[in-house]
Amino acid sequence: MDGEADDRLSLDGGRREQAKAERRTRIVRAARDLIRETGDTDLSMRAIASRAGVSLTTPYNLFGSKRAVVLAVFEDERDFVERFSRLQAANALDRIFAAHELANSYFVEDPEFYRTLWKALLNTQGADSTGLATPERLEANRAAWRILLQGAQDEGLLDSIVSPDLVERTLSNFVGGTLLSWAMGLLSTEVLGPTTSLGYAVILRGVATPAGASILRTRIDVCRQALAGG
Amino acid sequence: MDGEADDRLSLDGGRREQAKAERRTRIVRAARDLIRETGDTDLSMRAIASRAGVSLTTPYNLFGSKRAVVLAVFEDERDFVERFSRLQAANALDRIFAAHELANSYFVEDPEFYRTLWKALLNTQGADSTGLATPERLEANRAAWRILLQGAQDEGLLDSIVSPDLVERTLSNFVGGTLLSWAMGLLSTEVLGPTTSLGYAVILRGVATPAGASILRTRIDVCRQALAGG
DNA sequence: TTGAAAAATGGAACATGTTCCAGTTTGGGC
DNA sequence: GCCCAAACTGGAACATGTTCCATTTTTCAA
Repeated sequence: MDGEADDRLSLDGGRREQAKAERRTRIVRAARDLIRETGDTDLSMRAIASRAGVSLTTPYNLFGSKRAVVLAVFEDERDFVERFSRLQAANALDRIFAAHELANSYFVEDPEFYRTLWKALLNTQGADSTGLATPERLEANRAAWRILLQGAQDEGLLDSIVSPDLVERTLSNFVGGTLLSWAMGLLSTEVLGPTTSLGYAVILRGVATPAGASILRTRIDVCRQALAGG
Repeated sequence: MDGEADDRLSLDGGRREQAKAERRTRIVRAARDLIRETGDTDLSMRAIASRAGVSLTTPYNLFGSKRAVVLAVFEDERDFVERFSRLQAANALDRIFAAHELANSYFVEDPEFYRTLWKALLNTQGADSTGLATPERLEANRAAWRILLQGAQDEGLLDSIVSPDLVERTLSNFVGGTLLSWAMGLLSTEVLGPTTSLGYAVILRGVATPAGASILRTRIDVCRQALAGG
């Protein structure tokens, strides 16, 4: 409008793209705020669009479906990979559990928010196959886990016969199922952490060397007692 | 009407209840047939009701929600618990895997059907908390698994420190997550069996005695190779 | 046999995800 | 400075899960 000196638009490809990006941001923020404020209720596309100050059709142009919008909220919320790399621990197994606790903290600190998010992601109505996966982000996440697992193998705590890839898949399916139970309300937020942790320990112990197995045995006992006490 | 000699209605509580039960059956059958014939498309309540020859509101009176109807289809389809008890195997661990293969066979033999069923069950729209659980059936299933696990502990193949209940929960969450991946299309039907089987073996090995661990090690190798070959 | 209670019916209605369309705005190249 | 294509807008429309309503059917009891 009033000609500011130099707006650095040329950097990321033109005003048009920038306007699109801004709309995208507004939509994602609107969705996030709505979930934070009203939880499950009133997370309609009409509400999101109205709140973002765009027309109802715009989110469909920019994202394709409600699921995609929610997925964008999910990814926007998690600066996971960055924090992931900064984890320090005595051994590779402890690092894995530190990673799990980091992941878990998101859910425990804001259960309503993530429960809503998960439930919205599960709805598959609408022929759209916008996949559960936004390849880049999800793949980066998986790769990070594989590196952790590889580290545990290198330190002689996990047996090398089963590839980090397969172990990661097993862990990932387990976590997915646990979060599904949690989102459905079959699992309380208090036991989510210990339940997941126990599962991790058991799965890892299933592919551990004797040295790793004894470390994991201790961890299993801790989780077991935590679950018995609750 | 024309006074038939003796219709044995008094047995199960009056004509009214019987008529209700018959409508229920018709609705469940209609839903099942629709899924079988058209798969994902056209599994609307209006279609189900019309096919069952009842009004749109009747399924809501009798079941409460679409999810509940689909859940009823799911349960109706599986004479699982009966077959479950008839399983025979050399040791308790083999029996567990026989049970898993039995469960898996349902999905592999009719993937379209069960994928649709699962997707319909996941949709949580509508405030209704008809739960994922129909307590009786689901609880019976879990109990059966606990008995199998207890048997493995009694045979000295699984360590007794972790209760069958916790192991069952871990297995159940893992299976849930795997089926979720499968329903979402991230996992092909061909690898569903080996993936689940591997997960079972790894989890069980995590709580196994040395004797059990060596049996499970073999099984892990088999699954690993199956997955590598695919 | 008759009357009251329980249930199903047909139909409308509402909220929602999603799509379609015609008209308008807007940024970018000439 | 001007034109075009891309994008957004407003609004209608459709299918669907779900609920509400007044009306009719059906069962059970007196």
